Amino acid sequence: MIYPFKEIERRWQEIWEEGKIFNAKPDPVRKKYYLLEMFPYPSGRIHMGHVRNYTIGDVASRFKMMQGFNVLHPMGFDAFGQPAENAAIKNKSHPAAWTINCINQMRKELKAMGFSYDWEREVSTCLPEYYRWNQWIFLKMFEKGLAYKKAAVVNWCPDCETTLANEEVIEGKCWRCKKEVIQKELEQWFIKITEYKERLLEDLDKLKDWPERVLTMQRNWLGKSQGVEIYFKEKETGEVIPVFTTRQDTIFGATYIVLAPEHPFVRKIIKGLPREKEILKFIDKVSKETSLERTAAGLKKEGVFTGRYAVNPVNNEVMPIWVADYVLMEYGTGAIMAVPAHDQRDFLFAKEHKLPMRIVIRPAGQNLKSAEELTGAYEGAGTQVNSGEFDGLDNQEAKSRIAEWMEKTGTGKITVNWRLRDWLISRQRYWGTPIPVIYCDKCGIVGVPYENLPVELPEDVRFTGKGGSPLNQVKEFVNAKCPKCNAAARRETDTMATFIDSSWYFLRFCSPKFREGPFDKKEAAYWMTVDQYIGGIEHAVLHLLYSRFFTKFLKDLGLLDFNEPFQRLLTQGMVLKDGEVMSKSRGNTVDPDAIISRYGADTLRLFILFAAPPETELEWDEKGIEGAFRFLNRVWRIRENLAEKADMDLARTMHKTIKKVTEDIREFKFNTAIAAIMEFVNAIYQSAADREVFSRLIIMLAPVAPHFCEELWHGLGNKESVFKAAWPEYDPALLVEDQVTVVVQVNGKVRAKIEVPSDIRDEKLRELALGDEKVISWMQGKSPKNCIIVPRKLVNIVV
RNA sequence: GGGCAAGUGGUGGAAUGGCAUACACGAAGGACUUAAAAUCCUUUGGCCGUAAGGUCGUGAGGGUUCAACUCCCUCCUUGCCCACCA
Repeated sequence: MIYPFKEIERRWQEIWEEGKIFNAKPDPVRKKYYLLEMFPYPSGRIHMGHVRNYTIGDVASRFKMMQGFNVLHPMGFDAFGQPAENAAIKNKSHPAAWTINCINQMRKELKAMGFSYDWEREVSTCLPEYYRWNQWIFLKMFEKGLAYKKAAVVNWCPDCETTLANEEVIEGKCWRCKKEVIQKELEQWFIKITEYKERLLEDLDKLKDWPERVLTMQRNWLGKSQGVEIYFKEKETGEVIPVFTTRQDTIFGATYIVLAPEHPFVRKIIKGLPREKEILKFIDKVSKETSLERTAAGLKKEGVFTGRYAVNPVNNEVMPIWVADYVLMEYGTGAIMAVPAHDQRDFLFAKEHKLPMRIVIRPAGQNLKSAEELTGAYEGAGTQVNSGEFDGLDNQEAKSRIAEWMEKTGTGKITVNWRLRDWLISRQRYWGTPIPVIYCDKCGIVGVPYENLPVELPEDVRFTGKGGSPLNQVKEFVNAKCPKCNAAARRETDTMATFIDSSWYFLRFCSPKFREGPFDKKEAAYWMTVDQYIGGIEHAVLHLLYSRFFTKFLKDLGLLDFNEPFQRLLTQGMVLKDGEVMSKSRGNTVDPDAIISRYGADTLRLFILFAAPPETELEWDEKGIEGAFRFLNRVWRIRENLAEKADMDLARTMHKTIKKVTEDIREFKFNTAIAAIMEFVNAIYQSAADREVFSRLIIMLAPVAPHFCEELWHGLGNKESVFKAAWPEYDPALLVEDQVTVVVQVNGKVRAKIEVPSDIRDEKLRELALGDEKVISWMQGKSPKNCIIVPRKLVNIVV
């Protein structure tokens, strides 16, 4: 017989919703627990990745609830973004209609999984009641000078006529139309996240319960590097060319200088030179290249000599100034000193263009003399040579000595360089939060007054995909009055990147309907911080970095009293099929809905948790689903054969299981928790469960298979939800065994097992082990040299 | 090129210094059945052996230890992230 999952799941979903048992209210007496999973982009249907993410969170949430915590477990939709607009262009519809449709569909599917969300707190970022607070926060940043406008080189898709975020550029091409992305200089809005770089780096040390992997990725992204800015002078004019390096110990090996093609200095120094035309042609060629072409392979480095020379401040050597594509304007000063003997890129370039090399660091134990011997740059540590007064020093020592020398002589300055750039947030797109500023000919850039928020998106808009942002065509939107002088003015038509929306949504969940600000300070003080955050590793840098930044900014505004939003972070692994990531483009997806209608949500949840630990990849297995279904039916049948009283052995197994399951769920080891429950069920089949044993089994399984267990729980005559039942405690006294099996090894190999009283003394245990027949025969008459005893576990006799 | 993670039966995985392969899938056999399905029970790492038992075995090689899947070193493979970052 198969248990009637369809009817059961539908019924309990309704009862839970009507009973509002998952709706959260602050309660100063109980300990709060805020559990959050990354909210989805409403693309239409939920996929297995969502199912996995949200199932993991749901089990943790229900478990905490049963342990007596006051749990906040909200859900919402990250609803702005390009796909809705693309769909609108394709279907000749409206992004809002498309998005609302998707949200309704996804909400229905999430409910069909039986997730324990407080749906009264649902937020959608595309609603004015939400995005007005994006605008509010933006204006606060604008006031503090953290939001600013500047000309910048950005990714631009010529077909879609819009800027693209870096993540929207796949292998140098537009993710939508596959057209090659070009670089274009445009006036854009930026947020000065760099102002917070030190705090963003330092506070990473506080995040003890984040995966090391994510912390490393954030550190790399911030990219703090200590070095020296060295002032080289142009030979003729004496004009200073600053160069950033982390390897000032190699400065005596510098044989030429390279400027990035975009470097403003280049045009200046070549003016009037015979090579001017050739160089300009080169610069033009490089600037036309896509970033993909420019960085492709990384081997072919092109460049030209400018005809000018620079002077090395440490030895007054004169060296040629080159322009080359391998130097980037965005990093450092856009200029480098090239040390071909000790930098692989410089090495390749020098070989190509027959530039000189000089060894200045000698590796220990090797006698590198001439640069001709080199087959590649030596980038390791060693002793200074050919380095004037610094000869003979260890290069680490020389690093600090040379830096000091430069500070003293004014030829350089100790500097810290960061990789982190300011955050480009403007998009020439309709479906996003309008940037709340107005351009006035007299007053300049003026923020929209707070009382006029939200600046709402106009609804009557045509979506053609051509001619830039559709907002430009809406006269009623563009034409505005200057808030300061009331003169006719122009409204900003760029919208915000959607990462803004998700940078603070976890705060909105604390008071989703609050009207006086982005969130109620009191509510946030109660619920925040997020105790457990769960989501994909793909957000390791962007979303998680932006959210950390927003939190710090809002703290500085006095709205929060903590620095970090997420206490613990779990990054769940991907769902694979046949060893490949499940994805639409591969066409190897499995539709959760189909599984639900065939086996029920509880079976799907059970399989997904049992098949692998949360952080690792999960291989989809149709047979595994059947196994999970079979197990639930096996539990279902127990209720028909309950005994008056279970025997002592089963009671003992139960307490052991309670201990194991409680510890495992606490540590998110759901697969082994389920394995322990399965063993317990096998033990029940070997004996017989009574009411009490069965009740506890149901409670332990309830977070994993909620509808199923709720039904069984009520079948036992309980009136309240199983999720109001207390999580079972185990009796430590019952876990103590009087007899234990001790393994006896001879020279580290298991040779015998002996049953002994658990409180046996070491000497007695040793005596018993040495007296064992098998042990005696394996010792072959030799006397024991050593005897290691691990109480209650093992004896190892060394002969 | 750099960083991180991983590598265990036919498969997903368990064990984080102390009995390698828990639990599940798959496979084989049995019970029930006129039969099948379902269910319940048993067996299931390789090799040698009728068996008792022996022996090998956690990507490869070395090391530490009474004892290593686990710790250290070198290498190989795979996956992910970053990347002309000076």
